[in-house]
Amino acid sequence: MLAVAQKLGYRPNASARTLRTQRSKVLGIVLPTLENPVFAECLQGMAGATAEQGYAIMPMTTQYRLDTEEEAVRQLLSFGVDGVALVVSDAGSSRAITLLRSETVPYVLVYNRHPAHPCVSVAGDAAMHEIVGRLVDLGHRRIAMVCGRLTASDRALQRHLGFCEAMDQAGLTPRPLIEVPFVETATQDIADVLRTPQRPTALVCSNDLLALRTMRAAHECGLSVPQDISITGFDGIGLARDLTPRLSTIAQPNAEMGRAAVTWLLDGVNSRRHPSAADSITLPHRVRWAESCAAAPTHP
Amino acid sequence: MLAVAQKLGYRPNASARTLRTQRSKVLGIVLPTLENPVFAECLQGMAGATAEQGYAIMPMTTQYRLDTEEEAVRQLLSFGVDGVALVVSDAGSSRAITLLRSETVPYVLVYNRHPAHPCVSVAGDAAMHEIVGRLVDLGHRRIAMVCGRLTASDRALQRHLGFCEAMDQAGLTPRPLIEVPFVETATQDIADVLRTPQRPTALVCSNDLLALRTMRAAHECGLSVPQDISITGFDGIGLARDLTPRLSTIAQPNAEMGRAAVTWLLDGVNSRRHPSAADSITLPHRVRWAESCAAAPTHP
DNA sequence: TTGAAAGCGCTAACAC
DNA sequence: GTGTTAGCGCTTTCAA
Repeated sequence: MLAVAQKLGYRPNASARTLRTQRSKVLGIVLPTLENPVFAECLQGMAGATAEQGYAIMPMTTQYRLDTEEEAVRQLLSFGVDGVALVVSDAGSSRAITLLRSETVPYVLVYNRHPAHPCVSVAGDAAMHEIVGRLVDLGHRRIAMVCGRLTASDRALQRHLGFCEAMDQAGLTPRPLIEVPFVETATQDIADVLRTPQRPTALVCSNDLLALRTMRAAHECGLSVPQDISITGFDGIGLARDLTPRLSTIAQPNAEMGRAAVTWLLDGVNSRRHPSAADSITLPHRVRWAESCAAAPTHP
Repeated sequence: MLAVAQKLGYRPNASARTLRTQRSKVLGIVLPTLENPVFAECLQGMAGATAEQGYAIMPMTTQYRLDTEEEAVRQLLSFGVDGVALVVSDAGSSRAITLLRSETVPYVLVYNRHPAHPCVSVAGDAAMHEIVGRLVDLGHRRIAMVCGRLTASDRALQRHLGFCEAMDQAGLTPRPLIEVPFVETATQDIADVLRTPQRPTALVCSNDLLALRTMRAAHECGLSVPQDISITGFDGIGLARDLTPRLSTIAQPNAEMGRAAVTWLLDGVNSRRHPSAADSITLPHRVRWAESCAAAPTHP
């Protein structure tokens, strides 16, 4: 009989099953953008892990816009997803999360870190300490940080905080933050700083894409990386390894983070015990030290 | 009454509606991987276009594996998607497509080009002619192509064909193809060629990721780009613009291609007239000429 | 204009 | 075991 069904090409109807069981076997995913490989890699990990368990994913992108975050969650809810994994701009104030909680749909945050929510993340501040420490060991004293708009992301904020702490601990004064519009290709703001007489000898960037652009800016100012200036990134996107010079960065296990998030979520769905803040997961990061950093120039 | 429903937080149940209307408002997407930004950018375009129309997407990745392509389609079918946009390895022999046709689910291929299927793509062969032509104009004679495994993708094959034709037309003999394992970080095969006495003065790569790795290989051989060797890519991933040196490449409108594919698909779903091969769309590409290319060295 | 009823295809419960 | 049935929440049709 089973064989007959097979032969006739019978395929159970998912919506009927969903209607009956109240389980859609779909997870909603909310991400800022797929244009940053860090999120694409993460989504790839999620796709792999869910497929293994017969689940599908439904991704929505927000362009870092708060209203879009909420709208995305609303949409996912209306599609009846069994759970949601999200990367939000600011976990503390996210209306998207509020919505999720009010509907008692299980959710997990990824990359965000917040004591009140279940999160899968890395210790961004500790990572910053490590990378700044290395630069200091190499003789760098004038170190500045390059950031996207801080208000756009609690991750950037946390990384900046870690940077300031680390500088403080090393007895150094952090240079003024170089804030770059997130989406644009402009290198002007960075170049301006690099043309000052007491320019930094090292630039710590809040993500790899920004680091790439910073390397570009250095080049346009006639500076060589790493001879004249050291540059570091954050995220560990795959591409960074193939760059010339190879980018020093904090490598996060992006695909793993995605896997961990959906696995946790699925456990929650199956056991009917929603992921809780107390069980938040911190995955190990790795300082991937590479060619974009060297000892501070002796005659700056 | 509507207001009351609103106030009570009423949210129509998607699976009940789907069951009744036989319309899920979900499109399936099949992609090789999200690790290559070209597909991530495309998916981003798809996400945007579908969201605007109240549709959701369900992506599956195949890692370029044929059996996974078929399995992905099978899964999507069982989830009851209204249509499928796919990037397959080889449109001519894809069992995934056969499956789709047998179920009469509307589908559109993206990046693939094949006379028997509805496709959204760019003219890869013509693009190759243009880029080779430019190199020849700059005095390059010894030009070789770097490719992923040809068998893995009809796109690579087509690009290679275009390369050979263009070389032929210029009265030049194509150098032996440099075939690189697609996923690995190895630069050895490329470096080997670059260390031969009559090394190529230009390397044409079948995609941007490979071009990045090729730049790396050149660097490791002590060659400067573009002074000693010119390098071109294909795809136009966003990152290429921020590289140093900026990568010359064939820029495809990746997000646009995604948008066009799902828009076409949705038109098909709504009008009940499936996208047909005869209406295939060729989007314009652009040769993005940049710093990674220069005149052939006079004393090679 | 408003209301009632049938049925989409499945699963779970219960009867045989 | 094997068969029957109710009902998940919606849309559509037909009746009042």
